[in-house]
Amino acid sequence: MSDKSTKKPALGRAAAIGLSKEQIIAEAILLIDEAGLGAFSIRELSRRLKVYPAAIYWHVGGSKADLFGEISGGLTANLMPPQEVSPDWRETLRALFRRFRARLHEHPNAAPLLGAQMKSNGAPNAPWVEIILQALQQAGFEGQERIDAFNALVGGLEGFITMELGPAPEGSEDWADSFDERMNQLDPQEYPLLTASYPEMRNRAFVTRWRNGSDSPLDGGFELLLDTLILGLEARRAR
Amino acid sequence: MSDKSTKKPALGRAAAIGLSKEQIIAEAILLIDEAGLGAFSIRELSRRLKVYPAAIYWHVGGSKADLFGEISGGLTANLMPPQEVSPDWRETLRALFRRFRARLHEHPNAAPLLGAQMKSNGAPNAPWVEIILQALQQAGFEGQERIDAFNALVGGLEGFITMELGPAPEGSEDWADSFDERMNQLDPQEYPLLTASYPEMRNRAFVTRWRNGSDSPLDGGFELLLDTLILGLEARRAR
DNA sequence: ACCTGAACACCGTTCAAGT
DNA sequence: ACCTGAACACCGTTCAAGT
Repeated sequence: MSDKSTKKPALGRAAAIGLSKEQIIAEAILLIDEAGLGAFSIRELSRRLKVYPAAIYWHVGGSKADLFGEISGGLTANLMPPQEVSPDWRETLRALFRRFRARLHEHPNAAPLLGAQMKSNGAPNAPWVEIILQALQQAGFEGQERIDAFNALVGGLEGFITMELGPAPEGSEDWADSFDERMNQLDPQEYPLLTASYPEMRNRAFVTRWRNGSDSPLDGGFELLLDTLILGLEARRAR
Repeated sequence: MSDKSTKKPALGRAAAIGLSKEQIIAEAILLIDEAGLGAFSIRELSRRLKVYPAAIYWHVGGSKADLFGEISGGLTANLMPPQEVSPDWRETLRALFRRFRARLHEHPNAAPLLGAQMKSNGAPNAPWVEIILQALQQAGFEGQERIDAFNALVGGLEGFITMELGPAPEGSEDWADSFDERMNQLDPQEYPLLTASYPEMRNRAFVTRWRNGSDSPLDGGFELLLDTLILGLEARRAR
C-alpha cells in the first residue's frame, strides 16, 4: 500500500485535513505572540486551525503541558553552532547569553515557558550546557565549583530575562496614575534615593515598573550583569 | 448606631459569617502552599471558606489578579528593619538577598507571583529598594550606572530564585527514567563535560533537573552568584 | 490513522436578590 | 454592608464513533 508520501494528502481518506504537529506548534507560537500566554487555550488554537479541540490531542502528546514543552524546546535550539565558539571564554559567554536574550525577545510572551515554568520536552539543550561548562573550564573552574558557577550564570542571566519578560498586569496602562501617586506620597526623608531616582527608574527598573520588558527592555541592566558576572568570576579565580 | 467593634460580629445581621480580607488572603496562601499555584482557584478557596465564590469578590478587589497582588505584597514586606542595615554595603546586600530567598522558600509555590508575573498590589516595596540603592551608593555607583546595577542585582538574584522555585512538570517523578535515558544516549565525544558531570548535576543544576528548588535547593549556586556579583561590582569600581 | 461530535467536570466573573 | 443563588461564557480532557 503506497500510503506514504503520495502527493495529494490522503484524499478520500478521513484525514484529508492534513493537520501536523509542526503546524500546530507554529500556530500555537503565533497565537501566544499575538494574544499572550494568559489568553492562550487549546480551544482557541483549535478554532484557528478549524478543527475540533480533540484533534490537537491526537498529534501532541496528551496535555497542554506537553505542547508547551515542545514550544519551549524549539525556542532555544541551535543558538550557537560549535564553529562560532570563541577561544576566549569571556567572549563565548557574552555571545551565547546575548543570543539567548535576543531569541526570547523575539517571542516575549512565550518566555515564561522557559524560565518561570519548567516546561520542557524532556530533551535538555545539551549543546548549550556543554558550551557553558566548557567556558567555565577554560576560566579555571573544576568539580563542584564549576557546577555552582554554571547555576550562578544560568540562574542569574536566564533569571534576569525571565523577570524582564514577565507578563505585565492586566490593565496595562491604568497603573500609571495610581503608581505615580503612591510614589509621590513617599517621604523624601525616609526614601531619599528612591524618590530622587524615580524619574529615571519609572518603567526602567524592576519593582518600579508596570510595563514588561518587551515594551521597555532593560538593556543596561543586562549588560552590566553580564559584565559584572564575568569580572567576578575572574576575580574569584585570581584569589 | 454603634455598629462598630461590638464584640459579637454583627449577629442577627446578614453578614454574620464575618469574612474578612485578611482571612481570605491567609487561607489563599495556605491553599497555594498545599496544592500549588496551578491548583489554586477562587472556587476552591470559596469551598474552604464555606462561602459562595462571589463572596470573595466583595472583599478583594474585582479579580483573581488583585488577590494575587495582595499575597505578593505581603510576602516581601518587612524584610529588613533600618537598624539592621550594616555599614558595609557588601554585608547589607548579602543579608538582604539571603533573607529574601529564605522568605520565598517558606512559600515556594507562591514565588512565581513575584518574579515570574508582575503581580503587585500597586505598592512597590520602597524600603527594600532604598536599601539596595543605598548600598550601591556606598559602593560608589552614581546616576544611570547605579540604576543599571540595581537592575543587575535584582534581576540576577531574584531571577535566580524565581527559576529555582519554578513549578516542576506535572508527573513529577515519571520524568526520572526518560530524562536519564536521554542523557545516557548523549555522545561523550560530543558532550564530554555534560556527560561526565551528569551524576553531580542531576536535579542539582538548571536544565538538568525535573524537581524544583523547594525539593532540591540550589544553595551553592546562589551563594556563588551573590559572591561573584559583589566581587564583580568591586572590580568594576576599581577600574 | 486521523478526526468528529458530544459529553464531563471544572473554571472566573457578574448580577439581581435577600437580610 | 455583606452574602446567597443562579446564571453566562468559557476552559482542559476523554471517549465513542465515524471514515
